[in-house]
Amino acid sequence: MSNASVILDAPLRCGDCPIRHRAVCAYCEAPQLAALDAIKSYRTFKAGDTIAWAGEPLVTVGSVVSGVATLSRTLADGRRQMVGLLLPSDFVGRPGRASSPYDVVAANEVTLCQFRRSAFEDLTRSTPELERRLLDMTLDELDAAREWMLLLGRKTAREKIASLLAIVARRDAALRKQTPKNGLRFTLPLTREAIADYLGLTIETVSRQISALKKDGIIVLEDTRNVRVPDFAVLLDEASDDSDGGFIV
Amino acid sequence: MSNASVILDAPLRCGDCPIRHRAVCAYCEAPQLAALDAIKSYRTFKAGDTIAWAGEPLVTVGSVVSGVATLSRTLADGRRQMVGLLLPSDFVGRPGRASSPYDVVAANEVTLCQFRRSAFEDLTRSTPELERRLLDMTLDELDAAREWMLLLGRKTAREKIASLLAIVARRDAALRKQTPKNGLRFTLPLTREAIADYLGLTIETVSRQISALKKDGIIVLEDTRNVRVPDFAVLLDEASDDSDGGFIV
DNA sequence: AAGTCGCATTGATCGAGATCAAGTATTAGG
DNA sequence: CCTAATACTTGATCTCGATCAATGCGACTT
Repeated sequence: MSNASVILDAPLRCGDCPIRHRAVCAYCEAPQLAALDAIKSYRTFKAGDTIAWAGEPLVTVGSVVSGVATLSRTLADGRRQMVGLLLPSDFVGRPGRASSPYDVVAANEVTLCQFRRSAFEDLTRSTPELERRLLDMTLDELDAAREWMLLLGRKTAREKIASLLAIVARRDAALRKQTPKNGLRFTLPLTREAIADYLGLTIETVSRQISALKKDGIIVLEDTRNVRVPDFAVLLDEASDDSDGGFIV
Repeated sequence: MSNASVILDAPLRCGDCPIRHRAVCAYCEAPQLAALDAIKSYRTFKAGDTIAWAGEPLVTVGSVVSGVATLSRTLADGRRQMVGLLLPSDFVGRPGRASSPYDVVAANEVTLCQFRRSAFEDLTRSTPELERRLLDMTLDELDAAREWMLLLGRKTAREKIASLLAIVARRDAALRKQTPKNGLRFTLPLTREAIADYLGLTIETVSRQISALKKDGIIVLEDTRNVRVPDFAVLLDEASDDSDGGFIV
């Protein structure tokens, strides 16, 4: 729970940045990149560090360069729900809002490309490319949040686990440009507790359902964090993911 | 399930529009309003009409002028989850996307102020006011969706019902500029089935929990759709809504 | 007035997932 | 190497909400 962080010794040039084409700066050209470059700084958080506390003032915004962070809300009695996963290129913080409504916690070691909020807001006002990219990213996040509402409201525990595994598998495959076909293998970036908080379950149920999927041969566990999926289509089937949004009457 | 609709006989001038200051056009001035005026048209849907089918091409976008519409997704076996409620001033359709991932259904009689999607997209590209407003509205929707994720994942049936009633009560009070204090009264714009789909419950559980809140004196039912809340603070308490996002360690 | 349709309530029972409670790795630290 | 801590798994039991099944009730139709 400590809040230690370090400033990177060797900051990246935007041109070399791994998230250059997917982050908030994706639509920017050289002149706008230079403006961003002038106000950016890098910061690294260790696994478990809190990047922002719900309700506390938020002076910086920025992009996740590497690592995974979680967004969550907690009720007064301690019940917790994760409401978002921040992956490389995702944006942290809301322009125009002084505080985060969520706890933002590093699940991994996380590196951010940060800006002072006020400076960033000034820049967006004169940079439509930033605003447009932010709009597109926010619309995508909204779709993801609504997809998750379907999962939370209507899916069974087994379907929830299968859905999460499918999402992580797909993203992982996309990162390394494999096709999500036979013999997929990936590492879960989340503890059982984080998975439970994401899926609206308890850790015991998470553990049991993972064991059940293993027993049924849908997944193979190399260890608790490393998963192999012999047949991705079978996993998708377990998730009841009709991602085409179709609906037969 | 019919898709009947009528074009309004007497279209509004934007200056007289009830949602002028909260809709996508809120940040526009006279010249941009004129441009919108040139491509807009009004259309009315009856209660139960489908405004857009999930997966089908979506040629128009627009604002809800009056009435209430629901956004929902359905799994292959019929399980349904509402993922959003569209109220007056809310925007229907996503610029830059050819089809809606959700079913959009009129809960009430709904009047839309519509634009052909292509014409609207052309206009946004030259009108930063539109884009900025759309971004702010989308960020608000994202916050609402995440609030709902907390409800779906972690709240009890009773808390879910109380939360919904509190939200509807608050919005209703805001519309008529009452303070949400003692003696609040409002009309539910949703059937029990729609409430169930919104909260991730069955209609029976919805009915039972509403009856329980009534028996406990938290609400008074004038009829199935009209609710009176003697003490709003008590209702909020039942909802476990610590809307300040605080969290005590 | 009787019948019917859609919507809502209420009761009885069941079951998925929560809760309570051990027990088992794996890793870190002395 | 032993101890402690953390993360995970597994088992027994309970409970909340789902499911199955009637019943109520107002609005239309005939």
